[in-house]
Amino acid sequence: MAVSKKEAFQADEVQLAAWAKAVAHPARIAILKVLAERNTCICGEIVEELPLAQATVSQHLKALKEAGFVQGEIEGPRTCYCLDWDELHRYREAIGDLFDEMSRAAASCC
Amino acid sequence: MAVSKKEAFQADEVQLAAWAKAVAHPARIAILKVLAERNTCICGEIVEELPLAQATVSQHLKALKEAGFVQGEIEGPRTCYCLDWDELHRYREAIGDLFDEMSRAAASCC
DNA sequence: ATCGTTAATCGTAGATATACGATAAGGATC
DNA sequence: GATCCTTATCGTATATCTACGATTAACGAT
Repeated sequence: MAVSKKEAFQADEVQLAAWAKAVAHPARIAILKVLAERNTCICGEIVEELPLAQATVSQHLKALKEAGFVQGEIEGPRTCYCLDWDELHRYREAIGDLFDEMSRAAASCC
Repeated sequence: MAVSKKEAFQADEVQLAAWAKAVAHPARIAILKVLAERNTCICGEIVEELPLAQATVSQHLKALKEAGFVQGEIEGPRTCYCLDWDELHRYREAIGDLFDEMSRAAASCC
């Protein structure tokens, strides 16, 4: 069936991979930074900061929302985007756990 | 030209995105764990641990090598794979820096 | 030299990702 | 209601990713 065997892996590995994928593009990292800096998290302002078209930024925002890193609330004609720090911290923790697990095993190879 | 505007972003963002992309698949996370656990880092053993064909595992290993997380040394007929802890630590540090930078800005949004 | 083992690469198919212009949808303003 | 502003979505083109079987390359052993 060619693509996607994710169901064959552990749930926490799939989750960590999904989070990692969300930050696996410089534009999305840049968006996270902008959202952290600004207290007015309006989409249009993000578009201004990035060298991308509005449609593309909207797509990246959708990806970040699906990963859980960002929440968007409609606010009149615009949409206010916020970081979801809970999810971000869960991601950070998961990364930390992975590194800890790997360090603990820590075979001296070759 | 449709795709890839990475040159328009900061170098550190591109680097972090590349690292994140390397762990943005559960198979590659699983491979990293196997490499950490085993002191005999033979490709064949990784294939046995994963629900994937040999060719696919080899492809994932290549991706991890390109990200710098893994080194492979030919050892007779087989290839010995090792984690590159220096690179892994650089990645961890970069993730930490991103979170720190974001926390420092920490606007209370909405 | 031949054979067997191991791993990389090729070729391929289908799925996703990336980027954009164009369009639609929603609310604000007149 | 007509209009403007903002953002989501559609349609589309290209690129990359994922997976596998088949083949090749490299080495050891016979």
